[in-house]
Amino acid sequence: MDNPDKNHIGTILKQQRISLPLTLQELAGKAEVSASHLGRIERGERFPSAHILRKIAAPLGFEENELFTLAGYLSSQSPRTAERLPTYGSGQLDPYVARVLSQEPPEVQRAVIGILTMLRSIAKSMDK
Amino acid sequence: MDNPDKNHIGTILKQQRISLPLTLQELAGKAEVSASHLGRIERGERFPSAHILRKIAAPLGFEENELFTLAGYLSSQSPRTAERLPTYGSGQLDPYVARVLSQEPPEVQRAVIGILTMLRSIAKSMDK
DNA sequence: ATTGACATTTGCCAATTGGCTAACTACAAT
DNA sequence: ATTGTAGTTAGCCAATTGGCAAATGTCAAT
Repeated sequence: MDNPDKNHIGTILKQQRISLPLTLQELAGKAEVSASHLGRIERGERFPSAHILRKIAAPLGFEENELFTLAGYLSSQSPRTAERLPTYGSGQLDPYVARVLSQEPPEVQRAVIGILTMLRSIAKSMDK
Repeated sequence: MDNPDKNHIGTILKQQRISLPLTLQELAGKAEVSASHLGRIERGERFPSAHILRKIAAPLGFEENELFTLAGYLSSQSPRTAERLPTYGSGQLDPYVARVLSQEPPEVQRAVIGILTMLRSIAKSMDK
């Protein structure tokens, strides 16, 4: 209702926090940022300043660079690192996605693709 | 008087601007940031947000990374992202999975992770 | 059902950011 | 000297951030 746009950095932060797993309070403790603020960030009611972003990077296991990029504060690739990203087909693989998926066993990775394929065919049939 | 501490990012920004040389107004035009704000930043009365910092990087000939570091938003050297690609954490990303996913738009890639997260939490709750 | 212990969300508010506009400050050229 | 003009600074203010404390939600154990 309040926040139709699910495409904020908070979504990623929350997924990462849950997967660790950490509570908001624990993260708040480690990062030295108030839990209430973190909560609002996760649900997109606030947007973390660079200062806050930096504080939470390590506790969440992100590199500062990576997090700044995900938050849209740094453009996706600084020239130096640009060429290292593999380009399969036409698009690029989101580094965060790669990172999360690679922590899953191969069969889960494949299963994910299976689900994606199913969703595509469902979407296609609804289209008609 | 107001600002005894000369050790702010503004000092660097001003030196760079002068050396180009650019006026505040010209920089304001290129960066799409108000000249008054830029002026205050240069004399340390305001501190640029990540958003503003990003806008002025190119016009001043800085790399975004560099500027964020100078401003103290990024620690001096984040370990290079090179070489981290093949192994995130302990696992590897299946090349086929990478290829399929990378052809999807970023929001779909993210959605996939969202689904994975949900499945994990479902699995966990069934576990108990 | 109730209690207790955590976890999350909300209400409130001080502090900061950043834009707009109106002063001020050079410094030329008449 | 005076006017013009480009550049910088200051006053004001709406919007945003982020902390604290209180309210609310969650859930296991009685």
